Amino acid sequence: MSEPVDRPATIEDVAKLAGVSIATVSRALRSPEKVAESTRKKVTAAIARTGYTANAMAQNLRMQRSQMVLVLASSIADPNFAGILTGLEKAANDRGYGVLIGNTEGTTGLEQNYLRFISTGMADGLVLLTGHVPVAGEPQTPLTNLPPIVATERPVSNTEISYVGVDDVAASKMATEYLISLGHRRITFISGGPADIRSDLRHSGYKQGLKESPENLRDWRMEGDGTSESGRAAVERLFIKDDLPTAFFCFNDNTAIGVISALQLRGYRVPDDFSVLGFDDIPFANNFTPGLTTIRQPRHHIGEKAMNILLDRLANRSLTSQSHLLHGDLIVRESCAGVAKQRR
Amino acid sequence: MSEPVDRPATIEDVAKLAGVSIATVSRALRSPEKVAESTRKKVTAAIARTGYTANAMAQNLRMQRSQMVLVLASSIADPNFAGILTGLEKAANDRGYGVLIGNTEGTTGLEQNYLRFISTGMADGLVLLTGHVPVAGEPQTPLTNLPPIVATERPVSNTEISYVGVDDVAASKMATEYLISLGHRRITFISGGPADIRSDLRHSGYKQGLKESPENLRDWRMEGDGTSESGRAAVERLFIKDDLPTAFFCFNDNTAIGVISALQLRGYRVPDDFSVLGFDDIPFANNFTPGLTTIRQPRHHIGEKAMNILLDRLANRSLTSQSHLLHGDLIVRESCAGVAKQRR
DNA sequence: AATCATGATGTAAACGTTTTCATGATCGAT
DNA sequence: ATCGATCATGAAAACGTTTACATCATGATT
Repeated sequence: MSEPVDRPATIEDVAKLAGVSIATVSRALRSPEKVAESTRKKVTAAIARTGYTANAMAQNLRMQRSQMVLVLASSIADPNFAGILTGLEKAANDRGYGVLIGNTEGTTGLEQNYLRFISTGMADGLVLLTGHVPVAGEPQTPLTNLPPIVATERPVSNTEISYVGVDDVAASKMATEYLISLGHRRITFISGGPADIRSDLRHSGYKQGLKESPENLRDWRMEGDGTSESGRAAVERLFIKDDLPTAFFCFNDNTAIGVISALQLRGYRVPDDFSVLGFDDIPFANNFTPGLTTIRQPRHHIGEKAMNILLDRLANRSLTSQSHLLHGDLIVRESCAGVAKQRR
Repeated sequence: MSEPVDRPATIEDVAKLAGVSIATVSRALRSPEKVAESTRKKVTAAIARTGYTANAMAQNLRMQRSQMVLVLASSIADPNFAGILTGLEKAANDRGYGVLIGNTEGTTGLEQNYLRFISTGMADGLVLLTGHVPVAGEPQTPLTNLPPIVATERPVSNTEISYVGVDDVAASKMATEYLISLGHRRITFISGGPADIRSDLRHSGYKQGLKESPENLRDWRMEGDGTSESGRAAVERLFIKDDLPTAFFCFNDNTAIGVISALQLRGYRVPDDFSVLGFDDIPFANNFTPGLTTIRQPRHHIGEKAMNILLDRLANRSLTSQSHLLHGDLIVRESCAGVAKQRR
């Protein structure tokens, strides 16, 4: 049944066994309609007997492609990463592509290193979760020697590159309006750090929300960096003066969790004394006490969409870049409530 | 400076420009000591001028390898996944390998599909986070047509396959002894479901811990499935009778979180009324209130070790399989305390 | 001065495919 | 009967490398 099993069967083994040329075998596999019914049968029989599988390296070399996509992420540990990757991966796999992952940890050194997959032809396309286009070391125009690219999770400045993600501005505006509708008039926005463009987008959505209120609400921004530590720290800074908000809109869920635990540590209760609203709806948001009211990122969907845009572009190089801003739902749990008899 | 930029430079372009043969160019790159200083200079100059990078497909086809490793995971969303992947990825990248990821979602269909990377030669080795060896569809001995494999995160039954992970039994024993040392005598173990071998290992470590106590402690096991829901559910079942433990040792942190929130919902306080101990030390364990006392999995380290074992094996096929059980530290936070005036 | 290592380079085969082009065979239409 | 179409197949080139082998200087050894 199995030939001398040392070496995997090649197309030539199949051809010999079927009594045809290797061209016919190839055709029988890639465009069966071009080969006669009878010989097709002989070929498939021979393939079954030899256990033949086409060598991908040879195929890809000949066809000048790799059927592989490189995903560059600045942090695999990011709570959004897993969900997006799942979506990316599913879409890629559905279309016969493989997903190669590269963890840049925010360093350009590692980033450069991963670009070898591009320059050597090991990857046909690039998905950026890093928030910026990698600079191709040499002082050449960067996009020239880069393949089709799509960005997710963090927008990039370059408009030639498709971006898929939640509409940060609209979602943040909606979140802010929700807090206002609960009666809050003093709402602090805790940012996600200067390096993160999303922080500015969410801040500007928050400001839009404030502005559309009939009353003149104060833009009250405090600096954070997206970690729960920074959420805690922001609360501590706030409590130095005794000018306090009644609600917090946080750059992300991590920050919100930090804010809540700092408030709880000081003996306050959420949402009784303060309302806290997050962003992302990380898997943990629901397990936290109180359950986190937040904006949901449709991570799975984002990943799939991004990958499909990239693969469409790979299949048809003349396609133009297109971005998709998805709607982020407001998920109401327990961490926000109507403004109450503010203790203190 | 840049040649007609349409087509990437090949080794032949370089050779022509340097006035040497392609063999010399190849040698100048792969084994520089074999080529004269003077020509080496000409070659490197020509490479710089053309911007040449070797085509990986051609190299790999010729050298019969891919420099790529396939990582099969049953769930990318698993809280341990990101950490292990980070370690895997780092080690692979350090040694010039790429990491291809495949999300099987526990289905053999998808698993089969990902194995195409192996059979087509797109991947040289396999990392399993699935807890079982994939069965190669045909009724052939499975391991024959599989490449070098290493398992992590979940042990596999096959002893020919290296496993790298925490010593579940020893760590669970330690955890149980810790609870006993705090004065607990009624300790419930909440399992992780029948499909997960680790659940049995941790249960048996728990039993060993009980047995070594001078008193005769009861093996008190309740079924869960590793989700926080199942933790909650277990608590509810417990409260039907009023035979209650004073401490919970949970299969994992997710379960522990479910247990704690169910207890809190019933108005109990952790650790004042009940102690709860988890396993994994997921990133969130520290942000939970109360901070989770748990066993830490050195995920990063586990990933690196696993990948290094695999790559060693790839470099030297005659190496024998070797497993590594790593020590899991007990991380003491706030969710466990001395047994107290049990309310109720 | 003849021989022999030694070292640097080039020639060509090989890795396993896909696909263009050429070659026959078959068949209906003239 | 002859001529084109049409269809199935095979021969061979091409994809871009690495490397075994052959070739040819060069300088050391007799």
